[in-house]
Amino acid sequence: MRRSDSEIPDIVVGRLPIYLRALIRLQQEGREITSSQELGERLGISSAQIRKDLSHFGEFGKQGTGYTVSTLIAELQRILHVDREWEVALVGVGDLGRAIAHYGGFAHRGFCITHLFDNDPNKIGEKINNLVIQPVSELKETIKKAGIRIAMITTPADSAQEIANELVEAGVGAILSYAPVTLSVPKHVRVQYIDPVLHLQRMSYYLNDRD
Amino acid sequence: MRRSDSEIPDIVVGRLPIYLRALIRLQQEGREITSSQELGERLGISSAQIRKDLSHFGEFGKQGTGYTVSTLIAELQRILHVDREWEVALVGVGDLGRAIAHYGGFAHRGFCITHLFDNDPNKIGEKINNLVIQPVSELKETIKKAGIRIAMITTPADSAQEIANELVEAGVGAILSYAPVTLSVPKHVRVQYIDPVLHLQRMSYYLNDRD
DNA sequence: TAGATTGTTAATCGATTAACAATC
DNA sequence: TAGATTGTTAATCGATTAACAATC
Repeated sequence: MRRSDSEIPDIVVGRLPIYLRALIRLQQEGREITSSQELGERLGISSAQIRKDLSHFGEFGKQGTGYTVSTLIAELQRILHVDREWEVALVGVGDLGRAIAHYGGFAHRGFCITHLFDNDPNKIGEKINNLVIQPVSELKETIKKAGIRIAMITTPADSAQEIANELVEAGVGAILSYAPVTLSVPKHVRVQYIDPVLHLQRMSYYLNDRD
Repeated sequence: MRRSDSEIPDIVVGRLPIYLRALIRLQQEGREITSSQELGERLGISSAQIRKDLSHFGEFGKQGTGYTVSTLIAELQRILHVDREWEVALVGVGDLGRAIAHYGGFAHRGFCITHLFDNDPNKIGEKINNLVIQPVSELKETIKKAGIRIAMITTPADSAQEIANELVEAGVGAILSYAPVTLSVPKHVRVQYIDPVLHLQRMSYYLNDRD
């Protein structure tokens, strides 16, 4: 198959991080070789799908053997652009924002929160993990200057669109929003959402009443 | 169309909460009537898809007019089983678990965190939002007795599978996991995952290097 | 060599969309 | 009535899977 000739389905891209996560886990367990079948069993995905997905980007395996774990990890990191560390801005330092700022699991997976913003005067200047909370009024200028491309929104729903606008103007190209509203952004900007209630509601559909 | 004759595609079920969220927002804006077209524009989904999705469950609209917002909200809440309040157990009271326990946005959307578990002796007995943190050793018994069906896992990756096993034995049928590992559970149990890094990696794929 | 597993093709399956009769 | 929008069918589109030649 041809190297990433533009049209990789987004649904395929969305599975690569899952493969990467599983491979890193395999590596931690000391495994050096794996196969599409093993990976598939762990993830509940067919081996054919894994091979097909990977084939969009190149040939990474060896017939009769499988994949070298470390090689495939490196390839996926390169493809996903996480063979480097991205600086991430976080906007909205409430309970959730604070928890995320404290969370240590981002750095070794390609992302590092380097800037915090909020518009509560009581929070401005406060330090979390060595980062000073800046006022939202400084957001655009700061992000532009620092060349930041990725941001997380952890503000209440009402301010989310407004913040998104600022971020886009500042040159951000990827937004991860925890605010429970669909954001409207230019099509060159990627947005992903996290709303735990959506997941809960999707599951409660399958729970029949009992009590 | 026939009433929920068992085989509704899960991908359709997954969109209903998104519709519900948008409708509630419309209602807050004072709107009483809407159409599949308007809803679709707000969500970036085709109007045909919205009508098709809804048609799996019944006929809720009126030709020439559209949908009564309050009616459609009530119907979706009924379909998703969030026309009631589910008790939810939260396991793992670290930074993230704490933030979630404090978060007030669950209750009015059908879910209420009523139990907290952790196995750090220093945390046992501590109170968050009037809830006492219980030891994991009491988990199975407590959840069984309370008849709890939904749980959230906010433990580190290493303990997640173990906790999931306990939850399943206790009768839980829906698990929302923040731990970055694929859990293995019996097929009658639903699992949903939240791993922000997966979303970030999926987006960084589309960011070309610049600096 | 015999056994295993890849990468890829073609077939299948399922989901989305376009179009329109029905009707408010 | 004229205009609008539903619910549904059939057509299109895209994603998944089965199967296998290639080959390690």
